[in-house]
Amino acid sequence: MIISTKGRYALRIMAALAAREKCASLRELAEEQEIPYKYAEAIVSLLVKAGLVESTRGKNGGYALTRAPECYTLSEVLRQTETSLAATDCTGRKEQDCPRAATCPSLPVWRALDETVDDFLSRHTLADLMQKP
Amino acid sequence: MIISTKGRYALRIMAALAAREKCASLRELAEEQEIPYKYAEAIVSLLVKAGLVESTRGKNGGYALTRAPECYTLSEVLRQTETSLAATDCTGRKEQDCPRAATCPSLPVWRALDETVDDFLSRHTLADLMQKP
DNA sequence: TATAATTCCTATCGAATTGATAGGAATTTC
DNA sequence: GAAATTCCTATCAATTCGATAGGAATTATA
Repeated sequence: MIISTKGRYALRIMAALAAREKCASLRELAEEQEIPYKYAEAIVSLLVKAGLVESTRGKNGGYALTRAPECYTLSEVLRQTETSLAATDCTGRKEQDCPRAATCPSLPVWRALDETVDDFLSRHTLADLMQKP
Repeated sequence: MIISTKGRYALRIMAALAAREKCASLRELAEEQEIPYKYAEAIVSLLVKAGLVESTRGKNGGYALTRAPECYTLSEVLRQTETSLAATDCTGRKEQDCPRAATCPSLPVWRALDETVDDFLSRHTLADLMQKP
């Protein structure tokens, strides 16, 4: 599996944010999306650190998107939540580790697969995950 | 990660088989490919059960491919080793579990991603993973 | 017929990752 | 000052994955 529950939660939270006008508290969002509140906290914190979402602290605070939904690619959101989007360890976390890399005949194939996936995720945006009217 | 070490081992074993004329013992293959012998056993057993590889028991026994390398798609080999080739749980193991499925705006996107990946894996074969002369 | 080489079968293990939980500090509005 | 909220750190339980172990069944050959 490439895309974890965490990543899909992140996208759902962002899509829910997009559907609102003002900033929304995580309490509401988590409830609406049926995502465990404390888990949602951990996820949103990643998005804030990455600048994908902005936060307002204190009472009446909450979160809001910083751009229009169609300006977030799935790729850039998921890069924040997934340990690796690579299809194999060979092109992901353990990329450096493999002594075969220089001559491995499979490696170019896995790189091509990664590129195929990343193309897909770069061509789709948050807007594609929103409820159509 | 979509493709596990187990899957890549399977492909390497099959590619090594393809590079030989007669049937080869797993002892040799595992050593050549630097794959733990006992793990290789478990993997080859899956391939035999699926009819991708044929085995000869007893002394001088071993394994051999049943087709030419270009006639094995990566997709059909990996289906034997991977729990799921789906990019998300939503379209994989837990496909049945999600009560949102009927109206989920994300689901079609994940299905399209799965199709993109499967297209890729169906267009590439064992021959693409072999050392070019 | 004994032996060696091999495939086949079942069971288990340790490490890593993931999804989730808990408690409380810091901040802001009213 | 109270309430609502974001922020921070630590921990946990289940699952999966890569790997290991022991031995039974089968076959060629000396």
